[in-house]
Amino acid sequence: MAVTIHDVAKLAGVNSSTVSRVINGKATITPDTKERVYAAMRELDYHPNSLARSLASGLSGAIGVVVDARDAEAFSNWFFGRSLFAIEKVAQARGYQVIIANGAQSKGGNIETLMKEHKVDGLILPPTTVKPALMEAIGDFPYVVLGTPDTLRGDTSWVDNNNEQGAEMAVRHLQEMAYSNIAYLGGYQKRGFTKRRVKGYQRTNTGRETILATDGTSENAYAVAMEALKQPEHPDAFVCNDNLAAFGLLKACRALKLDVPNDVGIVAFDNYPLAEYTDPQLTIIDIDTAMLGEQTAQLLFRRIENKVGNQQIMLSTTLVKRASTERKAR
Amino acid sequence: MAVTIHDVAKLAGVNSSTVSRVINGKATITPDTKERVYAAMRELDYHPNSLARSLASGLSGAIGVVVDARDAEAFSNWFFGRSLFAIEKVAQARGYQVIIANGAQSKGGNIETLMKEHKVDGLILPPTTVKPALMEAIGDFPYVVLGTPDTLRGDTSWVDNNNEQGAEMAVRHLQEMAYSNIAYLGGYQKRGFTKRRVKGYQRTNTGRETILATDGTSENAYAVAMEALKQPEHPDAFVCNDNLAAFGLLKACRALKLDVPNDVGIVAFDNYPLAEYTDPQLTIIDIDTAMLGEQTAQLLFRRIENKVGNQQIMLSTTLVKRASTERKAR
DNA sequence: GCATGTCATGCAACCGTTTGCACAATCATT
DNA sequence: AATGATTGTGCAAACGGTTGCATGACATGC
Repeated sequence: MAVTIHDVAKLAGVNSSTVSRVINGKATITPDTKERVYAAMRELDYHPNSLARSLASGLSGAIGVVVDARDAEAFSNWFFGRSLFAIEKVAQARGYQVIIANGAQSKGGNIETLMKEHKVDGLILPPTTVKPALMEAIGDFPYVVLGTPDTLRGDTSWVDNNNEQGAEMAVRHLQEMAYSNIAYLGGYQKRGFTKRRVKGYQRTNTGRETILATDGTSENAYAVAMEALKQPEHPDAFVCNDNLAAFGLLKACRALKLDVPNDVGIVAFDNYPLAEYTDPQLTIIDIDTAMLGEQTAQLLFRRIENKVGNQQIMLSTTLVKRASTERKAR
Repeated sequence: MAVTIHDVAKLAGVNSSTVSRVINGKATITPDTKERVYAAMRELDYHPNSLARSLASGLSGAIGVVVDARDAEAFSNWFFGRSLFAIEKVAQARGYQVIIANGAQSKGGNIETLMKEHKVDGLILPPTTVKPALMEAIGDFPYVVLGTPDTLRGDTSWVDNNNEQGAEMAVRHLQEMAYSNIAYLGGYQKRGFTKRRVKGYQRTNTGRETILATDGTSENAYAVAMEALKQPEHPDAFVCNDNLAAFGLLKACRALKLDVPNDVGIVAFDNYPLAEYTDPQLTIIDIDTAMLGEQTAQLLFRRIENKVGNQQIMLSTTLVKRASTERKAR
């Protein structure tokens, strides 16, 4: 049916192994022969069967990106999307396919299937999946965690943005803008990245310490912020765990007729596409998700190809100053 | 190295073909034999090599989801994410892998590679990739377009939400709420789905027809809306092409001290997670992206497996009434 | 001018399954 | 009891490549 390497070989008057070598370019071939082979491939519109190739070479030519999607939102999460885009780009450049898999499946069997059935040559995992059982099953199979695993171990590869440093930068910026009573708003406090951000906040904050946890929704952030802002000596600035918390906070300020940035300063993590459309625009601790994805993929390929040891990469965040902290002289 | 089907066969005292048949369950096997084979598989922790399986069966066990991502945003696009999640779910249930690919590559060569090198058994394509050249290359290879191809042809499979009906519903709702001067705001007018929405608007609208195109950004929507609202007989209601346009419009209303919903009514397409956090909350023409993805995947598998002919599926949108059209009696 | 080395290519085994065909054993029919 | 149908399993040939080893041609060194 389909045209095989043998058909090409016959037409070019060479052996199929020669054709294979021409395709893979990992052997010295006479320019003349090479030309004849290429001509034959062109004439027959030959496309190597990647399945056969994989079987023979033992490499699937794909990497798996696991998403811990308990609900549909996780996939729509822009953090994931941006990273995925960058990962795909790196993979594409190497001729690799990207397989996405929902890791929230029954007992992580899905992830193991991916590696044990040779469907992928490497895995990109979310921190939440990094548990002893999986780690044991994974052995020395190449993988990189996108984020910091809660159980920190040296023999793990991960790439993450520096959440502590980000929170520190947020607090310092607010201090520079002469805010003195800085609170931290939002975040399920159990999540590792939230903990690290809070840690950075605590270390840098010099005024009263106020940590306002929420259930992660904007509505809850609104309710929590309302209560906090009604207190007599309420915070005059907030570091928000994400944009949703900031939206809730903005709404609360509007409701209480508090001016942002003059009465209340706001810095939020994550640069949502909408962060610059709020009123006022939000000052942001920007996470370079594209870079995060790129670095993750590149580390994974290094692990797959060169067999380098485990590495940990920490990326800095950047401060994007916008109106929500641009205090007028008072 | 790895344990193969032959190892299992030897341990179970049968031929490897018997093991294969047990695995695939497509032959009658003595319960006793079956049990011995399962025991051997368990003992050896056997996992079939999907690569070999694919080669022998001629099926890759994967479907490709192509995204037309000119920039990083497309991947973070909420619409895409939700659909992808649903697609993955359906594929997962069938033991299929989902490969994502950026279709905006040089001359669509990427898509062709996916099918010609047997990397996938079927494709889900965005409408923008549906062009004669690709269609010719694709031949009778199974595929489904997620959206309506601009070049409508009967011999194409696609799944889309009914944009015309959605726009009609939006206009009718505004009419019921006693708005009389309804405009359409937003959207690159060249995109197919925008055209269809505008058509629905035009067909249903009984008052003056006002179509305000934008470049798709919230900022531009703000500028365009500002200008429109400053006119003496400005529209008292808008159907927005997406949430971003609505955000720009909301900002314009705030700037001009126009009350939403009393002075201006707003209905927007697409239920962004943030649509219910705006002030006031947005009335929405909701697109069931999860259903869209599910139907698309299911149609694709029907095409792959049963060889049914091309089909077109149109899903209805739903109206989610919120505050932005909830006019007080005046 | 002969031993040695390098280069280009062929040969054939192998990657780990699936599957058509063959055949022996068992069962049903008359 | 003989015959035919059915059932369970083995054998071996694919599936379409890759790759270690062998070989012949030619260049190099002394």
